[in-house]
Amino acid sequence: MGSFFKITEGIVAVSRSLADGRRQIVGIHPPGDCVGYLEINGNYLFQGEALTDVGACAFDRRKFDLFALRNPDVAASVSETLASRLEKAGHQMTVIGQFKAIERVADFLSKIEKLYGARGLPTKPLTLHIRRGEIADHLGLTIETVSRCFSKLKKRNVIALIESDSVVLLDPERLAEIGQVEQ
Amino acid sequence: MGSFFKITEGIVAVSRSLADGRRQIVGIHPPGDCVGYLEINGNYLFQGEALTDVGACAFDRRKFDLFALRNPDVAASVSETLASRLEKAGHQMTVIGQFKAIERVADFLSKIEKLYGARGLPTKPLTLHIRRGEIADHLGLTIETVSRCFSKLKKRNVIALIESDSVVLLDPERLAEIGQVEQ
DNA sequence: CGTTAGATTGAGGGGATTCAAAATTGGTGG
DNA sequence: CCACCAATTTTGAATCCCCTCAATCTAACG
Repeated sequence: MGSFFKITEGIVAVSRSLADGRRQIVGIHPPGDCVGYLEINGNYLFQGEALTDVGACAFDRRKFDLFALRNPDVAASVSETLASRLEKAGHQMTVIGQFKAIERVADFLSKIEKLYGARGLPTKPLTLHIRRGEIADHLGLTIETVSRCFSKLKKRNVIALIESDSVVLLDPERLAEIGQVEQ
Repeated sequence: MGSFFKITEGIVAVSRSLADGRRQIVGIHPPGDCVGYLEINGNYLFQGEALTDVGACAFDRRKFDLFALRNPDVAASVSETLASRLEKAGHQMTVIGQFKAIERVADFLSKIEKLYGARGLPTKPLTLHIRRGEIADHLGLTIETVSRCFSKLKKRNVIALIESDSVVLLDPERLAEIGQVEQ
């Protein structure tokens, strides 16, 4: 408590769970991202789960905030990061609220490739580091529906499955089209 | 362009539209909130729509950012606001991704009452200032489904409809229960 | 009083879920 | 290397919830 973390290794899912077990994964974070920043007097507002082995650098929140007060450029950078997260959140809301199942899965794959690619993680093949159940909870679907969508995309030769966790995007443009991702 | 706005009067919906007409309303903002803050070199990332007549105070983004660089407390306040928005976005994502239709509508009504109440807008009765279609686009449902949920809640004596735009929350606790809202 | 926009209600269909079973994968030890 | 087991994924069938299409109703306005 009282700390936030910059991920140095591995993938982290940030989520929110309901009393009855349903959960929503609101963010997936590769190395470079910070998590655990949102808290109210020591209570984190979301859960974090390590999807792989994770290495992270802990920062004391209070000290960091004091530091930011004296370093305007740091404060500006925090705002920028938060703003960028907020934009992504708005997009994800649109995906969950308006997209059909296959559109959501296509969007997810496109975005994961972009995300991992930007951090230098391998994308050919693309190792997801996230299981069907977690993809489902991220997209507001069920495991079975996600699996069926993978099968459909495979049958259409848009993707190929190496292992269940490892995908090759055979036709990224088609995928982006299905996922309505603007380039 | 180049400005953001603090709402002084009326209600604003912030949304994102797809090529085929589908849209997601990602935020509803009463007086006191700022909108139009998220932009990238002059292009707003979301649309804003006035749901009522709106009065607002425009701030030049560049000047404001410079001002914030010299006033750490202002910068901190911006971060706080963004963080709070991000939290709300995470909640809304959970609502859209995991809740059933009636749970979404109940959650919406609970939240709107809280939101308007906090800004001194009348809540007895509660004037929504937002039509069925907009509620639908906010919750990832259709007009008809939203209307049916209103009817169900009315039949269960949880709410009463004065006009289509004006509601009385007869049993707020029950409503919060259905909407799974934590107090 | 007719018109129009928005809301409600009904009937039918479809996409995602649920429940269940089979197949695949991954890990462990012989 | 393979057999065996648990965990995960895939696939199938049936159900359900929400959507779509359509008609009706209501309220506001000229």
